[in-house]
Amino acid sequence: MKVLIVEDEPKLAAFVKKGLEEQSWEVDVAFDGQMGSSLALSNSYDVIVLDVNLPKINGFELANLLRRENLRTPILMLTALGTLNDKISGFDAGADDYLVKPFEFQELIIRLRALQKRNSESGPTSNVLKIADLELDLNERIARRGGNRIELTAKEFGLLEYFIRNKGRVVSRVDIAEKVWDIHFDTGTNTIDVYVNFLRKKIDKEFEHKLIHTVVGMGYIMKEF
Amino acid sequence: MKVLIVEDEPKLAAFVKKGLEEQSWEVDVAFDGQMGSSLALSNSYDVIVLDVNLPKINGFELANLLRRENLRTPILMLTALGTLNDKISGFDAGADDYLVKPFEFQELIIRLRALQKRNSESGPTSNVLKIADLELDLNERIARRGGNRIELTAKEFGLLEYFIRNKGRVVSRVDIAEKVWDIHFDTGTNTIDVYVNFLRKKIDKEFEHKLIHTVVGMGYIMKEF
DNA sequence: TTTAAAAATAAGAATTTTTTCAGAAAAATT
DNA sequence: AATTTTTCTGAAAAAATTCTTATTTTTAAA
Repeated sequence: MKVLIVEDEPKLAAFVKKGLEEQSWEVDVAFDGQMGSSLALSNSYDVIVLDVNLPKINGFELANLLRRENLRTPILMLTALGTLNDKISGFDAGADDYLVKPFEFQELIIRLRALQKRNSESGPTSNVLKIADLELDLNERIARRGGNRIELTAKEFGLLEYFIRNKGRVVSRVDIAEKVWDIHFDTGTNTIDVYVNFLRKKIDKEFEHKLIHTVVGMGYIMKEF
Repeated sequence: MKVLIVEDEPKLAAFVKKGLEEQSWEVDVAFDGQMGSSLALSNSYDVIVLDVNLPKINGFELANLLRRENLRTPILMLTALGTLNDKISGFDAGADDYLVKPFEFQELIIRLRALQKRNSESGPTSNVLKIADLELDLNERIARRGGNRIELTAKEFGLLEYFIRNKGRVVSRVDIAEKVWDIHFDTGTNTIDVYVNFLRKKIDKEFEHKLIHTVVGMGYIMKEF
């Protein structure tokens, strides 16, 4: 579990850092918004703790900025004010939770755990895409199903990634051609079908619950049942 | 936005219900865990508000039960106690947020909005056409009626989509031929009639209230009664 | 009530779509 | 440069859908 704390008050920062490290979490501290922003964007944290009152860029602005940069990491805002307006601004800015200072350390931990847990369940922060018992590890570039490691070629991987990211939705062959092969015209060949077949052999064949389903006349869909 | 409140104290339940309805949210109230569980599992709510102290099944148990049933709807726990232990149990049981009684109504709204927003971000946005208890899911490319999943071929799907989009209006065979088949002349066959028949077998046959009605000499109309 | 037109249904032929296979071409690795 | 791996192609087999035709049933008007 990796946490970024953006907090200008050194004492508080140090206190929180120490406390979290005792939980054996990895902790980075940024002392202003600038530093916070660059750390947040260049590392992959599980959670970001963000003080509202910061020099230069304030917490709301920073949260906003990070969301505009498409960062999905959950953000917990620390606010000394605790008025409803602040809470609303916080959520609007893209925060996922907030905590009013002064707070009990235990409560911080609980809320961080909750954020992290919620995010890891179906989060784009995580580098593992999931559907049912199938995992696609974007770091290792490997698939796993039911404990088996499944190696995929580049094209197979790309196709599976596209399927999982669009699970529950029928994707047409044209969609696939454009998004996976980057081909924007009809080749007249059945390459896609052949690759679907390759994938099925690897991830579905020996399992009871198939994940890739054909929808005749429309395309394919990845779904649990 | 559809909310389920599980709360045994009638005054509080009524107060919250009224407040949320003023935000034009749909609100159901369950007065005990049993009722809460059956409502939660048979409807699809955006958020569930769950009191910890309930008769029969308590809030923690209920949250646990719902998660074991694979329900992913975000849960906000209401606790009168406010001790850290309760909060921890709440999160462990599968709650996504909690609020200590007594609370400001505005704060409840903020937290519910945040939960709902977060939930709707992940996964493809639902894309569903409806008439009466019939749903046509444009993502999954499947129809549902009264809990049954109904698979359709491409042509059947296209025809049903056209019917639903034009519900309450008589559509002629010429309209259908042009819009669904893209045929602009008379083929002399009764293909459309045959397909209407296919559709009826799948979506109307076993249900009391028929949705596809023949208007002799004119065409067909899809309507509730 | 009869009758002609309109619509619904059943069966199966025709067509389209999808899967699978074997192998060629291209790319990457040794 | 040779070998292995990956990507792609075309063709045949299998599966599913689409469409036609013929027949039965229903509707509405005479």
